[in-house]
Order: sequence, then C-alpha cells, then structure tokens
Amino acid sequence: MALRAIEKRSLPDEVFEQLTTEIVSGRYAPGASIPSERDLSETLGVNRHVVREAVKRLEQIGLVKGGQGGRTKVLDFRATAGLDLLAVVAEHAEPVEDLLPLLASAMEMRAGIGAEVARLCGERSASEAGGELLRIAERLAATDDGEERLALDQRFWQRALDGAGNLAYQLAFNSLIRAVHARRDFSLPWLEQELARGDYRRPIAAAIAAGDAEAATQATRRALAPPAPTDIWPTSSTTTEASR
Amino acid sequence: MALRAIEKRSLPDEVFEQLTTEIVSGRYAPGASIPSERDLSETLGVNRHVVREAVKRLEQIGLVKGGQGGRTKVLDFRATAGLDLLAVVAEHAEPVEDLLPLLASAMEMRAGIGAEVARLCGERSASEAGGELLRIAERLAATDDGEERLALDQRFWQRALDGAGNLAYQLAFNSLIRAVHARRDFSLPWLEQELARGDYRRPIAAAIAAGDAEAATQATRRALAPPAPTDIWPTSSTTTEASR
DNA sequence: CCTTGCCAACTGGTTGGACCAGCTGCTAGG
DNA sequence: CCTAGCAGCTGGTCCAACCAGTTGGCAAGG
Repeated sequence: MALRAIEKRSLPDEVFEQLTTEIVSGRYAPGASIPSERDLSETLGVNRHVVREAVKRLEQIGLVKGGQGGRTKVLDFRATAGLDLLAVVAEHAEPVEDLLPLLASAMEMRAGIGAEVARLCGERSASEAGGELLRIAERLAATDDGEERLALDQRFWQRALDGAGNLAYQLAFNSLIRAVHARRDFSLPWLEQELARGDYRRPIAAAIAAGDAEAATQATRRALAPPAPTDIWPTSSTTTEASR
Repeated sequence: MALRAIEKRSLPDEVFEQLTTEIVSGRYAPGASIPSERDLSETLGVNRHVVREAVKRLEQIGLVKGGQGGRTKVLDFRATAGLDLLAVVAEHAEPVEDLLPLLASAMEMRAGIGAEVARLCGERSASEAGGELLRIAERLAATDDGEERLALDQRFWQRALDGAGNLAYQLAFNSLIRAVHARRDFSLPWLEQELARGDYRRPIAAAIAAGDAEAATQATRRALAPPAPTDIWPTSSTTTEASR
C-alpha cells in the first residue's frame, strides 16, 4: 500500500513554478520586470492564456504586480506577501542553504503561536479539549513511525486550535503546516529530535486539562524550543547534492 | 489633498468578490459545488476566461478545489486556507456581526506575535534596532492623527520585525496588516483605545534598546492585551445599518 | 435481482486569434 | 531645449473551438 495519489501538474502549474523559482532565487530582482505575457508564451511554448493564469497567481500571492498597459514588476516579497508565501518559498528556495533559516523561522513561529494557542485553549475550553488532547498525546508517545507522528502532532494542535477558538491562529497554523509539508525531508528530522528530548506533548495536554493556562504556555515553550538548525540538518552532504 | 488613488476593479476582481462573498457567508456550503464555469460565465455575462481566473484565485487561497472533469467544490476554509484568507474573509464577511470575532482574533494574534517579535528583536539586535524604535515611539506619542498613528505603528513593528530576523513572523504580520486595513472603520477605534490606555510603545522600545528581551515581551503583552470587543465597537447602531 | 461494463454528456484544460484599453518612450514640431 | 502627440508596446477581454478527464445512467450479463 505504498501507493500515493498522482500529482497532476497542469501547464499553468509548470509555468508558475518556473517563474516562482526565478523570482524567489533572486534572478528576477525586486523592481525589475518579468518578460511580457506574449514573450513568455512564445519562450515556454504554451498559449498566452496559460502564462496569464500563472502570472495572475504570482500576483495574488504578492510576488509581482501587474496592471494594464505597464509591465509586470517583481515585488519585494518580504514587504508585500502574506504568510501563504512561506510554503511557496520553501518549495522553490534555490540554493538549499537559503532553506534552513526559512524553515527555522517557521519552526520558531510554530513554537510561538503554539505556546499562545496552548494558553488560550487552557483558558477557554480546558474541560472539552483536555481529555482528547491527553488521548492523542498518549498515542503520540506510543508510536515510532515518523509519518504517523507527524499526523498525530498535527491532530494534537488541530484540537488545541479548536479549543483556542481563534481563526487567525488557525489559518496561520494551516500556512505553517503547508510550508513544513513542502519539505518533509527537513521537517521530519526536526520532529524526531523534538521527540528525542522526551515525551513532550503530555505535559502540555495535562496542563490544558487542568485548566492551568500559564503552565500550558510554559510547557509548550519548553517542548518546542528550537535547537541550533545544524544539530538537526547536516550542513553539506545531502544538502548541496540535492541542489545540484 | 483628500484625493486618493482610484481603485481599478477588473472583471475577474468583480467575479472573485461575488463568489467569495457567497462562500464566506455560507451560501455555498463546504462540500457543495459551485456552478460550472460555463454557467457562471453565462449568468454573470462575462467571458469564461474571466470566470476561470476568478475561480482559480479562489482555488489558490483555499476556498474551493477544482480538477479536470469533476465539478469545483467548496472547501471548509477553516481547515484548508492559509492566513492570507483572513483579509479576504474580513472584507467579505456578510452579517457584520461575524466580523467582530474575526477581527478580535486578528488582534489577539497581533498581540501574541508582537510579544514574541519584541523578545526576538531584543535578543538579536537590541543595539541596532533600539534607537530607531525609541525614535518612532516618540513620534507616535506626539501625534494625534489616527491615520498617522496607524502608519507609525506599522513602521514600529516593521522595524522590530527586521530586528527579529524571522521571515515567517514578517509574512504573518503582512497578512494581519492586510486584514486590519481591509476594515479601517473597525481597526482605527481599536488602536485609539490602545493609545488611550497611555503611552504604550516607549516601554517596549526601551526594553528592546536595553537588550532586556523578557521585559520587552511583557511590555508588549501588557500594551496589546485585548479588551472586550464591545468596549470598542458599538454592537448595533452603525453595525447593523452597514449590513443593510 | 444485482453487478458489471460502457458510453454520452458534462466538467475543467488548452489553444488560437482577434480586438480593446492604458502606459511609455521616441520624435517631430514649437 | 522643451513639449505635445503618436506609435508601439503592455495587459484585459472576448469568441469559438477542441482536448481530456469524471460522472451517472443505461443496458447487457451474471
């Protein structure tokens, strides 16, 4: 049963990826213009409508800005794009070295909003969420499979987010998850080392169940505190090889 | 000089807005299908490409999921969409009552990541950022104009984010800002009451400048702690009237 | 009767070609 | 030298097909 769903890539997907890589890697610098739709269409050998759709998607996530008449210009995504961009950048970061600080920042944010979500969940729905969180934490402590851990971890936080009742945190979490999933090869080792530091979800679940919001925050902060990235990801061997 | 840039709304923008409103307001429930591109194109009196672009944008932000052959289905955005959706929902929330918890959640998140950003900035670039933050805080304390306060507040956090050196927080901040800007009529009063509670940025800046990360976190938490939404936004009068 | 297989109708995906509308930069006229 | 104006570029929209999957119903076979 090692079968997975086939990823269907449409032509606009393809174009979108190429353009994204060019921009994220800096080959199209902020302020510069990307080629016209007609040029791209000819260069890439696809219809202009296809190019158009890809460019429109770039525009939506805040990588470029177009406008009738003028050329389409590359933006400084750090200033204009939203959190959804994180997954896109993670997927297309070109020197893989650029990827590490990026994923580290995502993990750091995960720790930050995790602590806050634990607090809110403890304050707002300790009794409702507590039991289920404890149950998930138990199963998390029992399994050894990396993929299953990742899934359970996600469910754990999903439940905590429900309890926290904050849409913004919920959506932010979704964005982060997407970024992390885009690079499982890097995120799985991270999770492994988190678990290697001991049973780390049960104290959180217990604090929430007990309605001790402050303790839940502290437990989360302790559990998700990031180590140095180099402790997890070997710097060169697999890395530079993957970047070719 | 009360002139503002004219907002150009393209046809896809228009279609996108209509569909978004239908979905966010729940008239197209999760799991249901939206009309086919051809139907929409005929109903709305625009070309199918226009409809197509709008639907593709919905797909990108995680409101619907399409696929060749099958119908395009509405997703449960709480589970699938990223933080970028917040601004979209804020703009299209239909019973305006739905808007209040949403903006409250955005403000709550702002407080949470604000505290974290202040900590990181204090840890990582106290000396570089401290001075400028103090200067902005001074100007913030000196002005009375709401719009200028909003702009300065944004610059304050922008500088702190630079100092924190965390791309994820940076992008999340951009997303939140967009959501808040989408509803200035609600966010300006919020900021007003924050300021009414006293000079609130200087303690943060001072703590950062002093390199006391923990104090910076605490000062931020205190300054941005949310009051009950009803203390700021009158529940009915202007609200229900705006919803018509 | 239920199952199985197939096909028609419908969906999104892609193409090509045309024209409209706004911006930009060069150029001819002052 | 400056400026008005036009030509040629850009993105925006439309029409009319055809390709390629999915779906659901219908009919043959068990």
